[in-house]
Amino acid sequence: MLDFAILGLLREQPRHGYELKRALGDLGFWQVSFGSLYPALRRLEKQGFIEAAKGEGRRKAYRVTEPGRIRFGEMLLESGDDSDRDFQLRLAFLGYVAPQSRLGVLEDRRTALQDRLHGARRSFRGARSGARNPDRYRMALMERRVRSTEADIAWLDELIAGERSAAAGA
Amino acid sequence: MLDFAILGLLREQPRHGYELKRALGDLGFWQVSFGSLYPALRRLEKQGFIEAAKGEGRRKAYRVTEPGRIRFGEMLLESGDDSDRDFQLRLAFLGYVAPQSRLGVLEDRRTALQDRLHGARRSFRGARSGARNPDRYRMALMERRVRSTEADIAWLDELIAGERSAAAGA
DNA sequence: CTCCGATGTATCGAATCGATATAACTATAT
DNA sequence: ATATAGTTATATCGATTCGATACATCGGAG
Repeated sequence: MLDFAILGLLREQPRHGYELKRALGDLGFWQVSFGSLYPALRRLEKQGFIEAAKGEGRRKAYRVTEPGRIRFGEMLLESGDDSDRDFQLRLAFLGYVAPQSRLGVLEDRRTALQDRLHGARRSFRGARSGARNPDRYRMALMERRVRSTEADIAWLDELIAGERSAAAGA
Repeated sequence: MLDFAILGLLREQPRHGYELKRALGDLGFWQVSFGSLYPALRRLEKQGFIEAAKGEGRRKAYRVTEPGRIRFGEMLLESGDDSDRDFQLRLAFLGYVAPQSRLGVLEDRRTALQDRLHGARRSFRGARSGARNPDRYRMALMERRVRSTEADIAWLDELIAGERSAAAGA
């Protein structure tokens, strides 16, 4: 997934390593480490998906190659798992997905969140009434999970609504 | 942190590997893999913090040793970073923290979340009005971050209020 | 009776993390 | 002028964690 993120960010503009780390961190949900980033850059370079040109000073400016662009396009369409980070990353690059496919991505995510919500509610209720008596803090964790999933679905529904009206308006 | 989680769960009752994975997953925020769990068990056993007794069938029932209990107590007090997962894990075992120290843990977390909220709001507003024009999806991600942090603080505040009244009532 | 999913332990390679090293540049304070 | 400290920048190391996979047993459904 880091490879995907790097290709996506470099697609927008050439960047050097340090700048990539900042850009990725600025997305808000992944503080990637240098120990991941630099090996990933070398990996991608060896595969021919990116290439380095020396920038000013010590900087190494990387840019995507044509095979890299193609690879990015493929990864964009691969069925995503339901990891939060993966979805957010995919969303960050949803602008590169064909407009008619975007709604599907969002709706798949909604289904996954709905499932999660059911599971969270079930364990919350089960803990409340069951034979086991979890302490206050475990209960709070379960409640947090229910609430944050609900909030996430609400946020996603707004995004879906916006997507629908964008599709209708276009 | 996995070591901490294992010691905490084994403190409650002896469990075998598969059961530990389930119990950890049931906490709701960490689906640990066997590739992490079994090496961790061997690590802890070698350090003398846990010991295995053969349970029924193939099962290996692990239980905490006295050094393990002490180690767990130490880890409980170590200053936590601001990782979400670390906090939730700490919260799951907050019942083992001395009652007069619990409020401090929660308030430290609140400070960290408040900082995060400021950062999230700053980048949200900056992106809205700045020279850069991020696409709809990036904006949505930033808004999500703001909202979920707000919701998390609200949830935490309820927990803190409950903690205060518990302290007063006792 | 057989197939299938859950239980259970285990390992492998790869990805990622967190800490650290190094060094130059920049601003601030003394 | 010159320490001091923080940011920029690339890089590597060991340890942790992940995801996939292997293998075997057990219980229930068809």
